[in-house]
Amino acid sequence: MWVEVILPVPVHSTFTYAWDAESLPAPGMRVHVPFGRQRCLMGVVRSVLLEAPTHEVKGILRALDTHPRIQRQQLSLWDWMSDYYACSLGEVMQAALPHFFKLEEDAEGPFTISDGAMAHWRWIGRQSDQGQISAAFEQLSRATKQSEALLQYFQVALRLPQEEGDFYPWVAQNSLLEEDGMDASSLRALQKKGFLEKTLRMESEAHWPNTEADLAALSSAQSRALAEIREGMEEGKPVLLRGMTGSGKTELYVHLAAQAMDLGQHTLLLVPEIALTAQLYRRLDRSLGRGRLLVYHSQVSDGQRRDVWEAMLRPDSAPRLILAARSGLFLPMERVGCIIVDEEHETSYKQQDPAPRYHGRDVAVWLAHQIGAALVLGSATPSLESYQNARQGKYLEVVLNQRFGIAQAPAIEMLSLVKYQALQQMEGPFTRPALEAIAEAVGEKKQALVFQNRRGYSPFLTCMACGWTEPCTDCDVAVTYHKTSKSLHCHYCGQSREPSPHCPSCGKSAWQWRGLGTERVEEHVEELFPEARILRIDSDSTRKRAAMSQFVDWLEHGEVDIVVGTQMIGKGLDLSGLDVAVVLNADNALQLPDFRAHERAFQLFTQVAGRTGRRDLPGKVLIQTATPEHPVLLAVQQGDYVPMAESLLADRKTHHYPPYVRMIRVEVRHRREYVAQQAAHFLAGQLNAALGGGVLGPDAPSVARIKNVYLQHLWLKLPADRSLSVIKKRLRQTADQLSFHPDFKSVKLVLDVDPA
DNA sequence: AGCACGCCGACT
DNA sequence: GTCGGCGTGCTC
Repeated sequence: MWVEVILPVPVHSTFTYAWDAESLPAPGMRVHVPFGRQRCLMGVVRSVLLEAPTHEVKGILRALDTHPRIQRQQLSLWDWMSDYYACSLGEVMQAALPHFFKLEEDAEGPFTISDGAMAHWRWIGRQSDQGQISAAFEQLSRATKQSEALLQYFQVALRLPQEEGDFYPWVAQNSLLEEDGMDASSLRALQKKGFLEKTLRMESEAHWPNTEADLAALSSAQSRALAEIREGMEEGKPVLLRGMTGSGKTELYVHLAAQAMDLGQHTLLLVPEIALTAQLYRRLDRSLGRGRLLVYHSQVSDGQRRDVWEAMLRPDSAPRLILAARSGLFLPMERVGCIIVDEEHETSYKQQDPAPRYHGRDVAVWLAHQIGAALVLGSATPSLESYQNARQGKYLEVVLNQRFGIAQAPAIEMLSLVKYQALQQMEGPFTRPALEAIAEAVGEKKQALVFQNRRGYSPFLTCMACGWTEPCTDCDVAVTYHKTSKSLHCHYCGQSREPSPHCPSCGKSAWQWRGLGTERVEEHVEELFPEARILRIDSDSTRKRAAMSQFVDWLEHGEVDIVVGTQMIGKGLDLSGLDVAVVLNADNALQLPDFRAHERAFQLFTQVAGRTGRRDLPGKVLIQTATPEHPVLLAVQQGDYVPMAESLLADRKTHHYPPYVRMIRVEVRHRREYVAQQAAHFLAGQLNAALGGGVLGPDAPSVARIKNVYLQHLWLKLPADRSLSVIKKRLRQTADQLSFHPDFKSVKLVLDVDPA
């Protein structure tokens, strides 16, 4: 017999091998195969061929499994993705398989090797002997990690049902390690010191508290929304849940998950960024009870990822809610009854650089349909794509627009930068009214937010003498100065270097920082409010694993007066309860060279506004801008989604943009600018001929050189209502033919379907 | 993606 | 005379 094998190479084909193992081959089994002259690769069997291939083939080196490790359902997802996103199956496989698959040896059963046995821990003493416990904590006073782990144990143990005898209950190791920064070494240390004992136990449903009992009561608006969602589910229609910040979408997710659990089904909850999981994890955990919640994303350890994989696969394990990044879509889905995509409008759902360049939300839509699961897309400001689907009746729109426990919509005011500059009423980046609002809030022990969507200290280092702005050596962008690290940093290639003392253009030493990043805003705020406790939240300050979790703690305990942040505060935190929010410069977002700029700006500012307001008083939002009359800003001020969406959709229709057309971007990459341009022109002609027109460009993107590679873009606009598979095939063929042209052999092409 | 093969400049 | 630069091409 022969097998078609998927290999982790970006080549657009699979590879055939002779199956000369004793066991029978089946799709989804892993194999080691010889590849090239001396390479040995791990691959996955896609299909079994009964007829001899027409060309010479090699034999597999060995079969790693006796049963399929990848389910058919997963393989068909891979197929669809490689087809839809015009990438290789190998590229999809690499995105799909966690590291442990590549290392783990033979798995005998349909499950992984441990076959359900999991490490469990318990306190060694009896419940009646409380003194021992305080003695233990005293002894561990200098071992922070260990006392945290022990504390965690007791927190979990006390929520579990009593065990036989006078012992504390056994607690599954994952429940102890799910908190940030914990690992099994602390547990082993506690075992050595004689505080904890360990056993291997089968997981059993009896350990999990009844979920239904812990559910919070819903408001009447929430109950109505939940009932509507269930109607949509029964009809088999995806649901678009439009609910503003604070309207209680999370509670609905919990109810949906609990409902699925009653049927023995898992729920997959996708979130756009892993930074978001820390806070959401706690909230969900509080409602669902420990052990019901699993997390899956790139920062979760390999061992825990395997536990998630296994828990989802085993037919007898407790049903769970899996909180995941987009890579969670590659988990085995047989038992998933419901997929929820939170903040579905977030563009970070779209994978950018390595292929597969897939959109988590769109894959979720396809997948849910494929496995017959219910689908819920949640957002305060849905993407125009989803809104359009709802409008056309493809989705059921459920609106939840009553804020839960919050007085009223925030008061949103525009502050004209032109006006306050003319009046000379600016303090650094702040207009006088904005400053006064923050001062008032701080004076009254309230919390304020300053929003600036740019990290670093200053985006431009410019010479006052000659006007030179320091660029990156390898990319066509200015480098950003970061004061914390005293270095120039390129946000495209990641390179860092020391600033040179003299201008390379004129030799003078007259550097000036132009433009504002969060670090510099923070500095201004420190000067203006020396007494205030200031917290900066951006991807630099949250880089460390547990940082975000710590920030959430401070915020929740009211230990912060002023937050300075980038868009991360929108995605990463449910910062409800701020009193004042100031957007320093709305024009940055409005002027981005992107057809989605207005949509994104609306979403961004609405999200910022949504951070404000408390039970007893509405929030105050101040937006500084050079264009206070801008329709997008007025729409934010009105706080009404539908008119904005309708108007943006009308624009998209006139200018032929998604969702009225489908777009595919072809990126041409070459080390020499001229070659990239020539190849792009040549390809444009070829594609126009092959597809009968509809090719736009080439044009250079706003950053036309990254890591010393020049970029050119071609854009295909295609009808939205037809299947694109034929067009994609032709596109692929034409693209592949470029490598036959003698001048363009070393040109690289990157296809991006539905570019974000 | 790797990894070999191949054809031209600066070293013992 | 060789080491090694990376352009080009192939992998069942």
